Amino acid sequence: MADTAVAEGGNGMPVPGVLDGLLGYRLRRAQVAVFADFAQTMAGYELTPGQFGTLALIAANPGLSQTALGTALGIDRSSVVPLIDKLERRRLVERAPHARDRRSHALRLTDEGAALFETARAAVARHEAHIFASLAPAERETLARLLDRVSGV
Amino acid sequence: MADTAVAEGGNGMPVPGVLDGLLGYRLRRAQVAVFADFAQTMAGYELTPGQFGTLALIAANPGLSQTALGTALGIDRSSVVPLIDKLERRRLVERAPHARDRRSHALRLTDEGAALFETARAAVARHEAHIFASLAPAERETLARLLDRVSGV
DNA sequence: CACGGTTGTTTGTCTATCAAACAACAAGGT
DNA sequence: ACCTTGTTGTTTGATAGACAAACAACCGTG
Repeated sequence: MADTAVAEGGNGMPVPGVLDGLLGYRLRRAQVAVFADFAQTMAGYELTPGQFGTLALIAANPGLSQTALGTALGIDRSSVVPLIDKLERRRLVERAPHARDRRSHALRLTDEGAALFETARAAVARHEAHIFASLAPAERETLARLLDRVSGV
Repeated sequence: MADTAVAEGGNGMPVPGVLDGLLGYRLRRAQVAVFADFAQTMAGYELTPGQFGTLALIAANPGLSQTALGTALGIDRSSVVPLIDKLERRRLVERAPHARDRRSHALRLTDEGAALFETARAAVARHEAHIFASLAPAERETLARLLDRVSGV
């Protein structure tokens, strides 16, 4: 009588239940899968996903402040401090003095940081191609548009 | 010359840069938006998203073990202990003795736990309808299918 | 210049996670 | 029966990431 469909001991893989009917759950599952692969790709460059995002944001907005960075990343500005500390210790980012505001720091990539970001960016491109390989170009476009509408963009 | 496109101080909203070209980034952004709304909905029932997922999993698989639950949730089995502790303290879940294995616990919802899960489940349904309101039924179906293919399901 | 608001920072706290070790128990082989 | 190996739940310690509150230095406005 080991056939009551599912669960009774701890053997047969559990059934997701109500969860699989939720679009939000499937969204999360996909995001977790992509994120795990992304994190592994970044690990090859000694970068966390958050650190890569930080480099990308600074690269696109040289001279931005720590507060602006925190806002863009969706984290508190007090959390930005140890984040930049680590990158600065590795000579990837520098806290340059701001021209007309002696309180804030103008964040910039060092040459070394820009170089690492460039190679990491190329690796991310390969990662994207790999993880979304099962989707045709038109499907990726459809997915992107639907996701943006969910985000309220 | 305050027109070099963007960023130079800390004012004008930073541009996402390389990130917005990444499908994985847009996936993450959508997931964060949905998750935040979901968490807020659950807060009304004194439940975290993880606790709701736990209740859903136990409801669909009564009698499953803590190890099986942890595997299904994607967390270590040592992390399951404090999770169940809290729910058991609130009389929502019980650690029943397993029939033929005195090591493992058979997790079950109490009547109170089943009742709370049912009302929370209804709230989640309303949450889903609200957060995906901008998508037509056919679009939701398309999104779900694309997400599942990304997950490798 | 005085005042309120902002910036980076420090400190403390909280939550969530894993890893390693452990006793109790299960299962199989001999 | 015994021994070995693996599993289950648990405890403990460590780590990472985040927030909140407070602080000195500084900006901008009145």
